[in-house]
Amino acid sequence: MTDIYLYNTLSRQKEKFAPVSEGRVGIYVCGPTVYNHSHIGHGKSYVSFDAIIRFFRFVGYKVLYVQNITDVGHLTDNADEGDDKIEKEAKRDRMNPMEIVETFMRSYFEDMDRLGVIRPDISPRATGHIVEQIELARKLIERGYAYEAAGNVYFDVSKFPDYGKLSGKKVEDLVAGARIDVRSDKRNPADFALWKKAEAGHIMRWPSPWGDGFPGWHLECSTMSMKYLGDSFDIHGGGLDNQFPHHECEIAQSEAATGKPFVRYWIHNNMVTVNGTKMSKSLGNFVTLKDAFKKFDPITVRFFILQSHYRSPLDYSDEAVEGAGKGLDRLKNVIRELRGLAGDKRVAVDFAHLPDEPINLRRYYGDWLAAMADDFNTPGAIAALFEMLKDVNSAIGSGGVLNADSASLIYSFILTLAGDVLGIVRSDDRAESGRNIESSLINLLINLRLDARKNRDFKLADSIRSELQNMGVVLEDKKDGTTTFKVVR
RNA sequence: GGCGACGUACCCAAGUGGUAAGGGAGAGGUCUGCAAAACCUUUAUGCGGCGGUUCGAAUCCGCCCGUCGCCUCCA
Repeated sequence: MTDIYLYNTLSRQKEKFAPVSEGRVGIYVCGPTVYNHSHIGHGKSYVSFDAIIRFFRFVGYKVLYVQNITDVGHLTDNADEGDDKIEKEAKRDRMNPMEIVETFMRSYFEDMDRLGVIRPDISPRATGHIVEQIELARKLIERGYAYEAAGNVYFDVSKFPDYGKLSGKKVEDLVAGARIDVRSDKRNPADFALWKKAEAGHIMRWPSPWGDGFPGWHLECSTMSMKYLGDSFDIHGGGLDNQFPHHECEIAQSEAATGKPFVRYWIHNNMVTVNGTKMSKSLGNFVTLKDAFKKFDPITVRFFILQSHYRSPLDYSDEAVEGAGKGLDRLKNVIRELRGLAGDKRVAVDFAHLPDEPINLRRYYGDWLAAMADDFNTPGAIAALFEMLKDVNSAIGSGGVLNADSASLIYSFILTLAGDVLGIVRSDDRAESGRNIESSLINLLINLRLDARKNRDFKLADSIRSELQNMGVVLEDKKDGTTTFKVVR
């Protein structure tokens, strides 16, 4: 199997991937808190992990992908005070918190589907795992890592010397910071909540050994990841902003409870800025995916995201996405040409035995694979595909070099690497070549225009062309005298 | 204040010691009735600045400048 190297936040260097269990990958990625529509930052995160997971599957791993839905327990201000975000929305809209959760969870999946993100194998919800979370908190108290105080349960950071190993932070530095709640019933200011007592009026609450309450902010991910992937698993991913405190706390809770290493590889994707500044509601530059989809094809947004590396920050701007879209059009054009030459026939591609004639697929695949296997370098992989496009276009342009079999192989090659793995083209897109009535009508107009051109009635011919263009149908006259069309947005 | 990341052409963006991928935009050309698409040529002696290590640095080290993130929920 291809060796994969990935950057492990824990060691701050690239490491060769070695799974816990031969041939299998267990991966957990922190999912969204569903109290609002997803934004472009969620898009980057989940598209990046989607490409990573598709690549693992492509090289032959059996992947189990778990991504939670946080539907409880986030507070607006800090660890111990403030409102639950979901409840805040619910109160404002006079809805049950679960209605808010349901609404935005559906919205999230809808956006992800449009981005071509393959759904996780398991999407566990925090509210569905309250019993397990209470159990984990209880176990931590038993083992001396946590304590109860007035209906709250806190993790005692001083009992876990490794606290800080992921983020590089020292407890002393944290304590030295100004933002500590002196009146708290914590033993140490750096301790974090495993379970919070529900005050009167708090809607989302569950009975526990410590009275009515709700789970702390980090507990769900430890609980659910270990439940479905085991006490020690391969990869845990998430946004860079979650590195501290969230992931740090997960490690502490999990390793204290089991006595085993929690996660082998931590992967963190970088953040999105908009026109150079951080997205925030107060700045008014918050771009939701639904906003972006009004301007751009979702797959173009996906392509834009994958054109930069997951560990690089991504600056979102209309200009940049437009530029990406034009590049993507080139790829789509080639696929359309090949589909025609191949008679729409997709064949199985043997990546171990690729030809170097008439197109050097072996070389381009080598470049593509090397890029992807080197910490999932999607920009490099895309560059390899674009270098190939030049070759393919030259071959098509020179006429007759590509026979149907070659075209079919190249067509299938591109659909696999660009479609199945990167997801930047739709592998099953038949919209333009179908036998539907629109196609028939367009072909009728094309024939009328060909007649007009034969009669040198260019005024009529150009009129047909421009009218069709206004409807989003672009005509292309071929050297052999035929005319093809493509549908653009 | 503490911790960390980044700064590559007009824009986006790969590249972690061997002499600057790829995409967009621009310029010239081929093809075309004209377009569109495509192809060819072209656009960074230089990778924020200044030093240093080295035969050799965008790549390593130091300092400075700038941007961003985390240290409070956040992908």
